[in-house]
Amino acid sequence: MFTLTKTDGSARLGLFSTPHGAVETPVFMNVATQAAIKGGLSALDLQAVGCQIVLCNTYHLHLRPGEDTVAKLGGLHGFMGWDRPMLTDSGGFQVFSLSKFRKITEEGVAFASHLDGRRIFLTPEGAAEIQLKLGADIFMALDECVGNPAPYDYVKRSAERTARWLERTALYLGGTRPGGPVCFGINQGGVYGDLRVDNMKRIAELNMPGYAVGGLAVGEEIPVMYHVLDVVTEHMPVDRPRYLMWVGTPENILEAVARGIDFFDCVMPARNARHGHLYTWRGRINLLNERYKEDCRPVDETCPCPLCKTHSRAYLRHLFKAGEILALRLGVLHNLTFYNTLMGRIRESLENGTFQALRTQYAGVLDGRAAV
RNA sequence: GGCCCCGUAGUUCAGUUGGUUAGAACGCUAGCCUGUCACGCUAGAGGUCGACGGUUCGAGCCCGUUCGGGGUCG
Repeated sequence: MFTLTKTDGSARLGLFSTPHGAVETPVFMNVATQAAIKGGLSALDLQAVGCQIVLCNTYHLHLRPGEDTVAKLGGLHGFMGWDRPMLTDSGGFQVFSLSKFRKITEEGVAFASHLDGRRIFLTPEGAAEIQLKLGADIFMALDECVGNPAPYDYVKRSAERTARWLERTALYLGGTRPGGPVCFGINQGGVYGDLRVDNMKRIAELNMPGYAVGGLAVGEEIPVMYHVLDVVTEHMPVDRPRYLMWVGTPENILEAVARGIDFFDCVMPARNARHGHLYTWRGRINLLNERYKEDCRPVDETCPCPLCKTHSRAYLRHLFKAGEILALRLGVLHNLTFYNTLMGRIRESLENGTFQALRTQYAGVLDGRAAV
């Protein structure tokens, strides 16, 4: 299922097979929360931006249109017209971030829909069942994501409960069927190294097909996040893919790859694009800035996306200022192309043994502001 | 020509019985965004309140003159 083809220090080059084809890792999963890429991209556009795998959100799709409807319409693949790999997250985070009312018990979590207040009770078994109906290739176990900072005692109890939830999920699934969808477990433990390690050791025994590191990029300082990764990856099974949830910036990704992470997802490239921030190989630019008003250059000279091939910074800025929806679409096409290209360059460098050089070359560059 | 209304930030407007550094929205200029986001978040710049004169301790608010816009009656 997961084949490690090469390593460079802790960094890994691999191939992960799913029912809808293989994914070359390290990989960035393009986020389609409600079975659509925000900014006006359809599944047809995803191939153009170099997307290998799409991520959809269980919480949102459970509330609307509902997993039974999606299942009738061919699962998420048939529904949204995407025939390549697909991951769904369990929606645990949304339960905690979106719902006004929620109550966590050992059994599961009760919460009120942010759409209409409808009361819903989600259990680990139920979350798995919903995702199986949605038809994902990879789905995530229900977990509790605790924002940072959080007290040690609470994080400890929460992480232990999340581990018990994963044990129930594994029991419910009763083992993995060859060629079928797989479930990843999620490591929690906040910023506390000992909790992370205890939790990782415990869930590693469940022999899940993959493991995610959750509960990072939720308020802690970036060096703290890197430290947690250093500590926890030591105890992650070498032969299973590792997924760092919700991360991150281009430099976060380079640093996490260096620490042995294989899967990423983040709303940042699309959200930044919608807000006028575009990535270039020299750093970010804010197209809304007046300095770009008459800038006839492409956003990035080397970028193969439709925006850079055809239009100027000045034109895109105009589209943003004028409130044209095309601005969002072109911006998102660019930023996702940038992210997927970045992952391709990372894989290429791992293949060639030049990853550390790539990492050094872009340290302090990609997350910063471009000089022009 | 008589009478009436209006003239406050780039724009549309609010400014209570005249009382501390004249407000809002949008726009503008910047910053932010790590599974609630195009229709978000934060901050900033911007006004000699049409002009001149007067009353008053104090005027965007009251009075006079004047300029500009509009209405109405001759």
